[in-house]
Parts: sequence; structure tokens; C-alpha cells
Amino acid sequence: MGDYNPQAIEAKWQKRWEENRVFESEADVEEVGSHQSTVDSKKNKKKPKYYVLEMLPYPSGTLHMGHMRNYTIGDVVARVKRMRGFNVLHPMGWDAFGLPAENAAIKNHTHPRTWTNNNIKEFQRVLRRFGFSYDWRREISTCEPEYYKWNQWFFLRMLERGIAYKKKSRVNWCPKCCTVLANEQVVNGGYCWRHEDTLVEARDIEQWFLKTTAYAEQLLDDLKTLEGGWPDRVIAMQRNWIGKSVGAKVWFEVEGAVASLQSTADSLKKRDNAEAQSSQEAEREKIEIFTTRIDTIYGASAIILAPNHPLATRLLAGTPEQAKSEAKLTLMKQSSVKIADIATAEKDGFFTGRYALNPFNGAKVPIWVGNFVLLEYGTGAIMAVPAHDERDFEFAAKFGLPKPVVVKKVDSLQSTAHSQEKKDNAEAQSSQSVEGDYVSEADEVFTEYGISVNSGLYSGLESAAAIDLMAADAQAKGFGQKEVVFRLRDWGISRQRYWGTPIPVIYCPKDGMVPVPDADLPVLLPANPKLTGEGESPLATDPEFVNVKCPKCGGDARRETDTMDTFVDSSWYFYRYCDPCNDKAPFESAKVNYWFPIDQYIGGITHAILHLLYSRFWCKVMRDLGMINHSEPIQRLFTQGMVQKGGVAMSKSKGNVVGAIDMAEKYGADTGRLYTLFAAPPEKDLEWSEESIEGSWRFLNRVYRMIAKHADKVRVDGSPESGGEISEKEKGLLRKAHQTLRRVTQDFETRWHFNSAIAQIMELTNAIYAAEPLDEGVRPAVRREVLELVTLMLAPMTPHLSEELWEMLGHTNGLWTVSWPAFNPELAKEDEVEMVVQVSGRVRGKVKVAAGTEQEEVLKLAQAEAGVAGHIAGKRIVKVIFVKDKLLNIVAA
RNA sequence: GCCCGGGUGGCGGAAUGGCAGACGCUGAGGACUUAAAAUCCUCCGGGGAUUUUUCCUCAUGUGGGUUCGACUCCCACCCCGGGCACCA
Repeated sequence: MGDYNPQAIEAKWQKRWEENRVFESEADVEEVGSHQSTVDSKKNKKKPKYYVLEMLPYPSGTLHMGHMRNYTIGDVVARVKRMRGFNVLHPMGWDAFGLPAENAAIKNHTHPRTWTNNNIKEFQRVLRRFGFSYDWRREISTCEPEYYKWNQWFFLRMLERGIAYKKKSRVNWCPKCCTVLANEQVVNGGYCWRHEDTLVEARDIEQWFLKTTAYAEQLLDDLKTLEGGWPDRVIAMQRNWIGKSVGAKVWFEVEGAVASLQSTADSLKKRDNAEAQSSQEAEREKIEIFTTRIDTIYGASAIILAPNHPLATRLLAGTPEQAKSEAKLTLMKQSSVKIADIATAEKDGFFTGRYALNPFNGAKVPIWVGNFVLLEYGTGAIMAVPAHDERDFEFAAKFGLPKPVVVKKVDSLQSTAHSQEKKDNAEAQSSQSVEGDYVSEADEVFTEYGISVNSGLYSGLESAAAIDLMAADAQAKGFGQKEVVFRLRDWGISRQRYWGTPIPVIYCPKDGMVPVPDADLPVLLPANPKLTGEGESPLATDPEFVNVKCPKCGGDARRETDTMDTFVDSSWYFYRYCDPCNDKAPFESAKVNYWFPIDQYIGGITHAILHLLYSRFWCKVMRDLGMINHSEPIQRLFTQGMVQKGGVAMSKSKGNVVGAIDMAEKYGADTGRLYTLFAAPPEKDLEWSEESIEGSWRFLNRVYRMIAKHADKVRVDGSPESGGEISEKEKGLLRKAHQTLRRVTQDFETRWHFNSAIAQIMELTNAIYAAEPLDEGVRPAVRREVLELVTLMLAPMTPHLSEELWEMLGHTNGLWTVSWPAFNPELAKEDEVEMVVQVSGRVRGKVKVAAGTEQEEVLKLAQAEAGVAGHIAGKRIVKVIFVKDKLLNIVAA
């Protein structure tokens, strides 16, 4: 017998798997013979389907053990499911468009396509070296026209429905990427997700958006259906990101009836409607505010506008301090260019010189401009209620605004009925129906719900009830309405770079914006652009690309020169795996409806919002297009921990990567796979340790030696099946083996505790070693059964080694034809058990009894135990707790 | 500030209300060997008593609680990691 030689074994079996097309999924729809696509070659034998997927990689840099951990987890799941009789779809592809390719190409004077395709080749080589069970026929690469054509097709469908639209807006610009970023790509309060040391700048640029906000409510609601299948924290992060606030809009009239000349601003449209309802008065300027606490409106001591609110400039006109105010406003607008600064800046603001009228009580409220009010959120204007909002409190404190109290803590009302507070507001507390002539000044902020006070008719109401009633009243009287506001913004997808999907739109001087007709898709990326990495879109410098005839009138026109965010590519790629060669449509619905939703998706937590939110959005759009029959693409999500070295995640820039290929060359793929599964539970971060890898390597050698030693004598094709009585030694081995099988099955199927599954198998291996010499008292058939169980249980994790061992045991069929072994509860049963004896909950002894022994018998034995007897001597037995085969607890006093 | 995780030996980690520390790593000792590597075996949380054996006791971030019994459930707090954050 030779030594364990992973290099030889792994190459041998990878070749066999490929020859036998072991990992190709079976047909996805009923065989009708009409499907030409090459992926339908195998017959579906009515197995249940299982779609397991790891997030597709961006092919750049080195493929390191961090990637490998991700793919190993997915591969174990895929292999277990195949052994359990599922028709498994387990594909792989490349997220091949993107900025790093373009930057690398500029640096190395090559083409992004060359750079990308070389990386893909290398990635393929490494993944194949690890023996992952992918259906390579379905491989996709998002930078190929066959793929990105459908990005364009989807874009056109969204354009038709108004989901894709273009607008000029303030966007995030990364000076290093030289392109616009989506809100989701701005991290750590204002930094670029690619350049974490680079502040994002605000720029006003015209760009394309996808209306994710149209699905805000659904994206939020459907999170409920993901509970249990997705990690709580991912759901929480998405919920947070969508940020739903239920509240109300209220219109405050501006005192002095400033004529509104034009009402172009979006926020003023609703006002017109409302005014139409009660149109006795002349046109009055009104300010629309949003609040979640309409119940505090009697405590409003100012209206504060965002500096760039459209009304701000207009209101300043004609005020005594106009010139001075305008200067301040200009200054304030400039100072908020950097998004990161907004969050940390000190509160600043100024009084405009004008007043608004509180529609609830007619109170005159000064109108201010404040730097902390965001135009993008709500209506860009707020009412300041200093007593009940921390920011307003701070602002009021700085500028000397009053802080009237309008909500009282529930407790304080009840408890102060008797206590004598020495403040001058004693009457206020003694009654719940205080009227508005009394105002107390807050000395600290109270933001919780309570009981309304000093709020006219609404005094005495609980906050929740007050909010409902006041919003309803505002609506009825025409100066407000209930309103739901989301934090989520539309997804800006325009990128001023080359290596992405061209946006299929043409601008004609006569016909305006004209979509590229479907028949003209794909709009191909020009082959040899000038790439500088600076300034404008590279596509704009290519006259052949830019100059085009208008599809409508045939006249001269220009193409859109921006490309799409690469997150578009990854938003629907997993659908394409179901029908990768389709040239008539992105996919055939029947195929997708067979495989979807994805049963198990596995990837890093980094994509908790970006990719996973966009994918959910895309799914809902496709559903509304009638292409698919489900609303959520991913049923279960697993976020694996990172592989770290020296406490930080492996990355090229940190210089701490352990290359996957190096690992495979030194120890073999199976050891690498086993180690990443054994070293930590899959959801936790894993600290790379060279010493621990040695342990996994030793274990596989130990298994190999153990089976090699016995294989010849127990081969399935050679050994005689001896009859006769089963020996105690045999019983013990079979018992341990089946107990292990029970737990390993459970760990694989329900808990994903691969580390403890491996520990169990190690224990079994140790037990077999301890039973040596096996030739004595263990018949070949029993020996074989135990050794086969070890082989089969390891198979999903160390597939090459297991195939080799399986063959050594005399099998010629290949493990891929073998089902997961059946657990035999009879064999796992213990004859004799060691029971713990406790006295008052503390362990005082142990007794060995036959399994199933009843309480009375155990109690008798326990009382005879020296340790136990000592602790119950002279005491009365109050109670006896008995758990069969496990424990006896004598409660003595 | 809000929302998620997490806190167990020298280390990675086990333990689905029932013997805390499985399994592995490191370390120590032994066997084999001329020697080394490999392999195999034994020991390895703290304190105390007894010193061949065993027993007692403390211990799962801290403090309470529920329970015959708590790493596990409940309450409060501390610390670490992550996400969001003038979002009205």
C-alpha cells in the first residue's frame, strides 16, 4: 500500500467526474424534445429540485482561501443534496464587468477584455483544481454581448414602464473612480466603497435611475417572508436601509401672502390640489413639512428649511435683511458639498425674517434655514419642536428659540398628582385638560410617547391616539395629510466608464430621447476605446459609437455614452443560469419557474444591502413583467464568515493572502476543504493557522492508512459474507458508527455544523483505531460496513479521497451513484448506559444500568453508591427527578 | 443614539434545560528509531485535601431571577465586533 497522495488522487477523480458528466443537472422541464439548448441533455427522473448557489466572483487578483471557504460550503451542500436524491443545480459564472478591470488595463496598457479573460482562465483553473461540483455547461460571463444584451433589454422594458428614467440630480461622485456612485456604494458616512480613504463629492449630474422607490413598500413587506431563511441582521440592515417612516405632511401658510409665481417644485404640487379643495382664499405661499410626530405640533417654535429648498430664496425676497440672508444662504449651500461633513457639522442656521402660521392654533412661527435639514428626505422642511426632538432642542438652545412642553411622561402625570414639585407648573400637572394659555419651558428633551398637554382639544390624549386624530383632522380641514416616507432612494445606474453595459438610448435633435429598438440589440461596446481613466465617458470619445441615425426619423443623432452600474449584471445573473444559451429572451419562464426560488444562496455579508436589495428589486420587476411566478428570488441566505490572517480579512492589498493554488499544491484540495470546514462554524470568521491545517492533513492520512490497511481483506467483491452471532466488539463498532451517522446527518441537513460533523467522524476513526486489531473478532462484512460509513460521511467534504477509498473497498460504480447511507436506529441503540446521579442538582456519582431501567431500580443502586449515600445521609428525600437512561436527581433536605 | 451579532481553557471551538471544556491545535512525557521525521500511547482550566487512588471546591463577561438542575431561559448592566445615523 502506498501513502496518501492527494495530487494523484485528485487529478484522477476530477477526470472521471468530467468524463461521466457527474455534476450536470437534469432536465428542468418535462422532456418535449423541442428544446435546443445544450443543458437539457439528461433525463429528469422526477427528483425534487435544489438550487444552491455561491455568489459569483469578480475575476481579479488571486483566488484565496477566503473565496474557497465560500465555495466549499456551497459544494458540501450541493453534494449532500445530490446524495439525498435531489436534482441539483450548482452553477458558476463571472461578474466580469467593472472598474478594476478598466483601471488595470490602463495601467498595463492592455484591454479590459484581455485582462478579464486571463483572470477568468486562472479562476477556472483554480476552481477545477478544488473539485467543486459545478455544472460548467451553464457558465456565464457578464461582459459577453450574449449576456449584456439582456441588461439592455431589461432596461428598455423598464423604460417603457417608467421604472427607468433620467433626471438631473445631486449625486455621489468618486474622484478616484471618476464616476458616479449609487447611494448604496457610499460607505462609512461618505466614503467610496472602492476607495475607503476617498470622500465622495456631491455633483449635479444628469443620469439614469431605476425606480427602486416604487417597490419600497414591497421590498419592506416581503422581508417578513424571508424571516427564518435569511440571517436576522441582513433583514435588519435592509429594513434599516429602506427606512420607512409613517407620519404626516402639514402645510404652514406663510404670513404676508407672498404670491407664488411658479410652482415647478415637486413639493408644491400637492399644495395646489389641497388648495383647490378650499379655494376661498387667494394664492398663498405655503410650506410643506413632514413629521412623524404631528402630536407635538403645538410645541413647534420654528419652521426650518433645508438650505437648498426652492422656497428659501423666494422667501428672502423683500425682507429687511435680504442681502445679508442671501449671503448666508449661499455660504451654507457651499459648505454642504461634502456629504461626510453634513453628518458631523455643527448646527447652523438663520432667521429668514418671515413667519408661518401653525394651522392648528394659528400661532405665528418664525421661518428659519438650517444646515441639518436634508432636502432629499421628506419635504426638505421641518417643524422644530425643541422640547421633543434632540436636534431641534440643540438648535433651539443655540439660537434662543422657546421650547414649549406639549408631551408629558405618563408616569409623571400619575405620580405628581400627590408629590409637590416646587415648579410653577403645578396646575398643569394636576389636570389633563389644560388649555393653551399656559406654556412650560423644557429644560431637557423628551422624545418618547406620553400624554399630550397644552395641545388644545388634543390635550389628555395618548401620543399614538393624538397622532391618528390630528392627522385625520388635518386631512379633513385641508392643511395636511397622512404620509409615508422612505429613506430608500432610486438607484442611480449611470457610470461614466467604459467597461460596462452601454445604455441603449439615442438622443435625436428632432425626436428627443429614443430607445434603441429591440431588434438592434445588443448595443455593442466599441472594441478599442481610448481609456484614460479621467473625466468624461470613454464612449463619448469614439465617434463611430456616438454618431448614429435616429431609429425614428433616420436623421443624425447621438448615442448615450454612459454605461450601467455593474450591479445591474449581478441583479439577475442567477436566472440566466437556468437558460444560459437562450438567444430569444433572457430566459424561458418555464425553466426559471422550475428552478426558482434559489433554495440556498451563500456569500459574504458585504452584499447585505447592495447586491441583495437590487436582486430583490429586479425580481419584483420581472414578476410584474409577467416573466416569473415568484416575488423573492432567494429563499435561504447564508452569510459565511471571512477568512482572516493576523486578525484582518485576507486581501491582496493587506498582503496576507493564502493562495488557493499554493494550498492545493502543498496539502491537496481535500485538506484545504476539510480545514476551512473544521476550523470554525461557517458563519463565523476564521483565523488562518498553518498548524491547524497540519491537523486536518494528519487526519486524512490517518483515515487513508486505516482503510488501506483493511481494504484488501474486506473488498465488496472478494470477502465471503460470514454468518453467525454478532460479537460484542462488532456491536460496539456498529453502534458508534451509526450514532455518528445520526449526528453527522443532522449536522449536514439542518444545522450546518460542519465542524462538529468532522469532530464526530474523527471520534469514530479514533474508536476504530482503538478496536485494533480489527481482524480479531470483527468479521470482514462488519469491518467493511464501518469503513464505508466513514468514507461516505466524508464524501461531501473530501470528495476525491472518498472516491479513492470507495474504489479501494472494491466498488466500481463511483461515489456519485451512491446515496447517503441509511441510519439504523437498532444498531445505534445502547444496551447499557451510564446514568448520572445527582443530589440536589449536583453530580455525586454514576451508575451503570441496562438501557431502559426504571426509576425504582436506579434509585436503589444510586443510594448504595458511596458518594451519593454520604450526601443524603441524615436528610429527607423530598423529591426524585428521573430522566430515563440519562439522570437521576435526588432532592434532599 | 438606534438596530443586529458575540463574550466558554494557552488557542480554534463542543455542549438543542441534564456529567462544562467533545474534537483539533499548541505544550509536556513516553514507545519505536543509531538519530531525526513520520507514527502510536499518556497527560494538559484554577484552588485545596489525600499524595500510588480518589474526593471536595471554584469556574462559561458581571449582578440578580426562574428551575430539582442554567453556557443554555428571563431581567439589568459591562465589554467586543458589525450595520445605520442630524432620516424629522
